[in-house]
Amino acid sequence: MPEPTEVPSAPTQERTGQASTPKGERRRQALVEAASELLVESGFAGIRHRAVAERAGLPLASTTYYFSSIEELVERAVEYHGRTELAWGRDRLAELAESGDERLSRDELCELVLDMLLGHNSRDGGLDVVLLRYERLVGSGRRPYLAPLMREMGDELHALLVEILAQAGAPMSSAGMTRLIALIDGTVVNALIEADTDPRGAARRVLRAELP
Amino acid sequence: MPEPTEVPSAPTQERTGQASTPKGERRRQALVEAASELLVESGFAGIRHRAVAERAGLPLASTTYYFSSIEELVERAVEYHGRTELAWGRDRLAELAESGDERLSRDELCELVLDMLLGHNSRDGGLDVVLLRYERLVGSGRRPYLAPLMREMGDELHALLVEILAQAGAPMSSAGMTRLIALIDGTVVNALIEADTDPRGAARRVLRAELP
DNA sequence: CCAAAAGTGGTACGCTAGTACCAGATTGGT
DNA sequence: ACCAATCTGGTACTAGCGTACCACTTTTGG
Repeated sequence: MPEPTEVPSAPTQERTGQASTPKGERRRQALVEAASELLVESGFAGIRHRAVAERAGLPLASTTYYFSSIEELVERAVEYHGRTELAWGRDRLAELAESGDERLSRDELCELVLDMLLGHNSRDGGLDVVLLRYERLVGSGRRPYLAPLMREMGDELHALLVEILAQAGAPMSSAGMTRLIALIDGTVVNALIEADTDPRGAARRVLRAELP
Repeated sequence: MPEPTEVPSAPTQERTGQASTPKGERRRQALVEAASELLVESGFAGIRHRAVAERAGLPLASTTYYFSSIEELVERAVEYHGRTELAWGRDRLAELAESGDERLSRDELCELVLDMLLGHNSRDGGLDVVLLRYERLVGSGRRPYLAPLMREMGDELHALLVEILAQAGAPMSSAGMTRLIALIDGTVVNALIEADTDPRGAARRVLRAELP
């Protein structure tokens, strides 16, 4: 504790909730997006003050100005990325509902489910994308402050998948979905451990055997 | 490259394979065991030169003397820990075979399988032990040099589980075991993400539903 | 219009990491 | 017994981290 009395006007402590100025808000958002990119590219370890600031084209101090700690920045990045992915999934569902009678083929449905669980950029991105995704999942266990967020987004993903399967004419119970998600996740984790170069392929085989 | 010519007698480069003296070998082993403990307690991040040296009661420089890099130390620690666990599992199998006719109850069998997959210190240790175990699994994906080792030990674990189930009178095919392992792993990972306080309990429910 | 609040950015501090260095002690083969 | 190989351990170097500091400029509300 340096000087417990001072702190004249510095908002460094509590009030880092949000910015108060349009430009400030834009900067704050730029930092969140930069952090989110780094999260996808290099995992939690990639979110560092200097890296985020550089990526956003802002000075180092802006990161401590808008976020009281690195944890807060991480949390915002995870939330931003998760909600972006969920929005992508909802778009796919909407497309599905819109196109009406023409059903998805079984293969197309499989790929869609894999997109939702492994990340839709895993179609060509290959290993790294999936690895980082699961690092992120397990890493959340070390960051209890992320738990409510992860739970909420996990539930949304679950519900979205149930809806998609129903829409595609292959309905599945909630319990069945929990089980399917666990099976796919476990398959991917085991593929990653063994340095399998195609975890999505492994997941695909399991998924195909599981869908009716 | 500092001085490409010198290096009079320093074995710092290649020859860190093993020590040549009994005392040296003992020290080297002490370092591996210390690193292994740290791995279990704090994950890969816990294996650091200073921490390992302190745990082993040896000077800092001993870690760089016996291991050419931190990676080599990590690899030895993972191997030591993995083989210790496999040995524990084989002991259980031997006990099972020895006790002959008196079969394991279904519940006992379940717990044994959970011991093998989540670590037998997860019976009471609770969250951390399991979390660290799965951090370690996913973390191996980032360390390609561990891949052969992880694959080998994974295969041994797989085979051991098949043997145990056969011995316990609930035989399972190899493919079935692959699937069961994935299912349990996925269940645990999802429990960890949601900050479930009892991942072993979640795994137990799934396992019970899966065993005949 | 003008104080006060908000935002800006260059810089520095304290810490910990991996690793290098090297003079001295110990040890093993001949 | 001796000399070279091996081992020992204190110390120091560089790099990167999170964070603090503070003079300055811009924006905002009354």
